[in-house]
Order: sequence, then C-alpha cells, then structure tokens
Amino acid sequence: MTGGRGARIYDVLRETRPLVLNSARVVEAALRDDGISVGMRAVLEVLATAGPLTVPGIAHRLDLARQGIQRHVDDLAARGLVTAQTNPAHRRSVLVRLTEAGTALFDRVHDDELARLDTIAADCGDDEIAAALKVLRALNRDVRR
Amino acid sequence: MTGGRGARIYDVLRETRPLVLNSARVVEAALRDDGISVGMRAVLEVLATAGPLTVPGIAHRLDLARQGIQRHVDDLAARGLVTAQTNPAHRRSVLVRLTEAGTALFDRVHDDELARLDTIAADCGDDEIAAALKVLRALNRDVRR
DNA sequence: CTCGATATGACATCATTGTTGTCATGACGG
DNA sequence: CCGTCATGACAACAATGATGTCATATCGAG
Repeated sequence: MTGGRGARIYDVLRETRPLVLNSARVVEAALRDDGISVGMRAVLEVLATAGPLTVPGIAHRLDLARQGIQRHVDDLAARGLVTAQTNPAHRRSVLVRLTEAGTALFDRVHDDELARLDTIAADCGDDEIAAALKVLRALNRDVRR
Repeated sequence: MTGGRGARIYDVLRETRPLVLNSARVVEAALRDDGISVGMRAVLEVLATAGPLTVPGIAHRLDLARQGIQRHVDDLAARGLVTAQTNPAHRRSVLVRLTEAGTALFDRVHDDELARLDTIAADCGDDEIAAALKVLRALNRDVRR
C-alpha cells in the first residue's frame, strides 16, 4: 500500500488548490469585459441559485465573513446588478436580489462556463464525477470540525 | 436528468473553493505557532516531495509566478528552513533544498495533518476517493487549456 | 413590557498572496 | 560572438479574507 487513508485524502486535497486557482484565472478572464470580479460573481451565483438572501445569509452560504460580502454586494448594487428588497422576516436586514440585468449577466456567464465544461475531463465517466462530488461534499462537511 | 455533463462538472468545481478555504484555515491555525504561512508551507511540501528545485522549478510545480515563490523562499531561508545548494545544471540558478530543521518541521506538520485526515469523510469508500482523485487530476489537466 | 444579548449595517484597517512590471546579469544556442 | 532567454532582485498593485469598532435594530428571556 502506498499510504493510509489519510494520505489518499491528502492527495485529493492537494489537487484542489491549483484547480481553484486555475479555474479562477479562466473565470476572471471571462469576466474582465463585464467589469466584475470572481468574488462578485460568487455572490451573483448564490443569489441566482438560492433566491433573495440577506448579506449574512449569503456569507453563510459561502463560508465567508459578512463584511467581505457586504463589499461585493455594494459593488454589485453600484453596477445595478442587484437591488434591495424588503424582508418580511426582518425589517432592518433587507433581502438582496438580482436585477434583470444581474440575472441576464449571470445567465450568460454561466452558460458560457457550462459550455466549456462540457468538453472537459473526457476520460472520466459519470459515475466517477458523481463519486468526486460525493467525496468533496463529505470533505467540506467534515473539514471544518 | 438534472443537467448535462458540464453542469455536473460545475457542481464539482463549486465544492472546491470552500474546501480550499476551509482547509487553509485549519492548516493555517496549525502553522501559526511555527510562524509560517500556508504559502511557505506549500513550498516546503514541494521541496519535501520533489527534492531540491530552483525557484522557477517550484513555481512551475505550483502553477504560480516565480516572483511570489521567491518571496516564500526568502522568508523560509531567513528562518533557516531552506538553504541554497549549487546547481550542477545551472551555475547561476541555485537549487533550494530543505535544511534539517525544515525537514523536521514539515514532517511534523504533515504527520499531524495526515492523522486528522484519517478520520474524515468516513462515509466514502476507497474507490470513491480514488475516483475523486482521478477526476480532479483530469480537471487540473484540462482546465488551463 | 423591559432589559440584556445578539444581529446587522456601515466603516475602517490589515495581512496574505497572486499579479505585473522592470532591470541587470548570466546562460545558452545559433 | 551575439542575440535571446532565464533568472534573481526589487518594487508596486489588486483582490480578498480577517478583524475590529460602533450605533442601532431585533429578539428572546424574565
């Protein structure tokens, strides 16, 4: 055996950092023309996926501090990509939601990304991709213990 | 079907960012007492794994610019964890190698990390972890096209 | 209902780190 | 030998995650 279970999980984790860096480079290049950053794009994605959320709610979904998300939301609002909406559950903490322009921008960006990903990792089967997703979710769940 | 192949690969990629962030937080907390950063630790790992390398060589392995690596190497040298070694293949570009202190530090840190990882993602089988590794490597190989 | 604890927005600061640029010099191939 | 490239050294910048503070709104306990 080449190593214990921990060593094999370590190998998995070691692949993640360059993957995040490289995909961020690709995504950033695609976003440059639109004048938004990867951080701002991450906020757009959460809003597109989970619907209107408060700033702390977005931060929780992304495992980030609310202060940093506040910056991104402010920047996005200044560009007219998100807007505030009254929150029925909390009068002070408004819900942030995508504007039409924000929805259109994210949809376009996202479609482009999906098209690119269709042709990638051609040597991996659907079962292997599903296993990778399961393992990564398990790691995300446990690593913050 | 819930989405095409690209959508499933996208789901995999989406897990990687928080995973990198959270594991970096854990690693950083463990390194704080030793006074080194995650970037410096990454350099130590490359040197421990691949043996003495030049600064551009380390940068290539980590997919980073040589300038940033130079900083980490300088910091590590100032702490006595790495040292220069004459390069038989290139008189000017010296090889960086771990000192005894550097080797001891990385071994200790790495052993601690492996011990933690042994108990993680208990619901994932060895075959699933192997599949995850294969998929991540394929993504790393193709994403920078 | 009152009060204390907590959440939130706003604002500010800092550290890490990836990126980019420059320059002099050595290394290497044509 | 000369032009091109690689390398080290140095510098500056941008994005972003982390941290702290403060006033105020919100909420739950008593």
